[in-house]
Amino acid sequence: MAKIDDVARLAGVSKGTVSNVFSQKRPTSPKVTERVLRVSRELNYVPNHTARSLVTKKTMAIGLTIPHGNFFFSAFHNQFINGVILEASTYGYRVLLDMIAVEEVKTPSLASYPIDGAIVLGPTKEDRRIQLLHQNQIPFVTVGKIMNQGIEDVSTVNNNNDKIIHDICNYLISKGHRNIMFLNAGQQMTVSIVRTEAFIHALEAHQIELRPHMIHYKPLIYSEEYMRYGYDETYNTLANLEEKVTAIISDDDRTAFSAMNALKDLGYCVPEDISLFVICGDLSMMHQVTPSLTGMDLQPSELGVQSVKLLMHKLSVLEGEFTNHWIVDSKIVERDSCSSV
Amino acid sequence: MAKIDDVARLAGVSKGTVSNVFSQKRPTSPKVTERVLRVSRELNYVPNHTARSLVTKKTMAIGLTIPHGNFFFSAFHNQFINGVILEASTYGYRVLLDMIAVEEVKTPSLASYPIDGAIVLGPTKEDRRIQLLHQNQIPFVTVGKIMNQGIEDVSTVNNNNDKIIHDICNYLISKGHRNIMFLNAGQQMTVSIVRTEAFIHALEAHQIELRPHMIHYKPLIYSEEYMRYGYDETYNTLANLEEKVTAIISDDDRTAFSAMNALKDLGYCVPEDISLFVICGDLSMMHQVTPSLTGMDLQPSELGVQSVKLLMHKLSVLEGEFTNHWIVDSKIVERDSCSSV
DNA sequence: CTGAAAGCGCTTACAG
DNA sequence: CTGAAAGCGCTTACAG
Repeated sequence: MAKIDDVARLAGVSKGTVSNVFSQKRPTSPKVTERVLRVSRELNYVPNHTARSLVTKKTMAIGLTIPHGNFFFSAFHNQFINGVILEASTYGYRVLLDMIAVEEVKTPSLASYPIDGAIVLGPTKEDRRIQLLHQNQIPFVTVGKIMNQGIEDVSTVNNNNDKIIHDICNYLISKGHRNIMFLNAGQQMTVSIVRTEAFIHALEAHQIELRPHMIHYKPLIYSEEYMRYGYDETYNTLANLEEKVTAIISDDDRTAFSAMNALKDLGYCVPEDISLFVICGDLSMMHQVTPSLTGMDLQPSELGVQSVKLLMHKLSVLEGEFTNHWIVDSKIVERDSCSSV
Repeated sequence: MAKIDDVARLAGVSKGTVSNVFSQKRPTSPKVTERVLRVSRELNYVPNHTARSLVTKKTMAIGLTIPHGNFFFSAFHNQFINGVILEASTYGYRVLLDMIAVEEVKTPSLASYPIDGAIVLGPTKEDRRIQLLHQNQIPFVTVGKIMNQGIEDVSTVNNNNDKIIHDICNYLISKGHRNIMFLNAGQQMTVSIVRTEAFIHALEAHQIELRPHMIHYKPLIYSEEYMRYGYDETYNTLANLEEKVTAIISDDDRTAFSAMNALKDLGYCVPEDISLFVICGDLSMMHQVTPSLTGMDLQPSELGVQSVKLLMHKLSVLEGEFTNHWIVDSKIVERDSCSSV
């Protein structure tokens, strides 16, 4: 590979000038620019990214840290990542996919992360990734609330999960449902904790007693059990319960499908016998299935975009005012899976 | 951030020695090792990845190039990426998500890609990404066959798409189907071209005439139209056709759902009136829906793993023999969506 | 097993 | 607008 010296020599200019032609940080005369560019093309020269990084102290990459061991992309993640990549490329940034274990203590990494900042997906209570990032002084934003981290003023982008659960519960309760089963996300995730609290409050507000069968949590690790979560929890609790559950709130579309399968085996029809509400799923796919599924539009792509924007502010790539906590709007999308009792 | 000089000075050793205790490329005495490690911990020192890269000429990252503009992860991609990340981390490699436009000519990138090698997903005919990679002398492997590139001896990992289509056709034809509609992937993708050829051969082998309504291609760009592909093609062709299509082969699960929705609107039941076969979908989800969907197990995660292994061979991080063309096995998973006519 | 020194390929004050 | 030189923070022959 040709290097800057080769180009400089052949174009009869200094390295600094070649550098300027490519970085455009200082003006270069048209003649020189043209000559440098021509020589570069002949030599197939492109500035070495690593050498540049070493002096600018910027890698032009952001890390997307995904929970290790629980790595499974849902439609939500897809769209989120889509937003992240598109927005990041706007600023010339690339995206490094990173799995850092949420809990287990491994040997410290043998070198620094070659990233300028990070986006943390699905934070958990006492999330180790956040400690690591903080300790290595890497600017980051979390997608979701953080808890028990002992770190001040963490930047977050999030949906209003409290409001989301209230909206869903009010929606279902207004349809006459009082025995609602909630298939929540993983217990250690902060989003689950927020949702559970909101769920309990919503029930209280309508004088509905909270019962043990009402709240369930997704297994932590991606596994056979994880895939069967919706089926198993639905089948086991409905089959062994005296009273009749009339509505299910499902964390995602996969869980919903899985739950529907259990309902079928139990002889229940959706929405005639039981209503089903999906919090975070692929709206397009939910529209296509029968019955089409009522759910929440969380705007995952927008979450991705805003995460990048906020991170860019922290990296001073983006100038101007910004808020450390950005909320992305959400709204109910009514389809055919919820009915009145 | 502490640098190697700080550690060297405080530990009373040379920079080279500090370097050795971290890289472990040359032995260091226990006492020195311990002292260096202790000082490093005190100073919170970690070797600078970029500086190391500059001299070793390795970024320890591989690029995963995803078609730009058509970026939409399916379950297949999810599992593929999962395999890639897991396997790459085995060798200390990270994964950089990269979108390079397949066709449009953009201004050349302002710096080299900070990757040691690349994996190209979903190659198209005359794929620009492959030209770019080749031109920049970045080792790469494609997942899928390449065509019209004028490049010798490209490494590929792939399913045997020819065999897959033959297996599917034989399966359906053995059940008495003779009017089969094929909802293929995007027309410019090499996989689609291979599939179409195999489809035509399979029909010929059974003296079935190929008709215009039989083969359809997914829109190139992720769009509203893209999401409606399965519905629109199914609805429009079945509604306007005299003869009766009795089986549909669908590229992926999303398309299948979408097609089923059209079938419902047309008053057809699966599999009573029409059979449905999914080539590449989320087997677990396909198992959960009603009717459960018959399809192919393409082992996407294994494709990811093998792509990385092959790339590692090309980068000489993996020693020993290897073949430039690796085929991952596939097999039919029978469920409830195909019946005999 | 350890050290001194050169060098990886750029960018960036500084000077003109 | 351009150049000469120092320096980014490591690794790696070379020498001992």
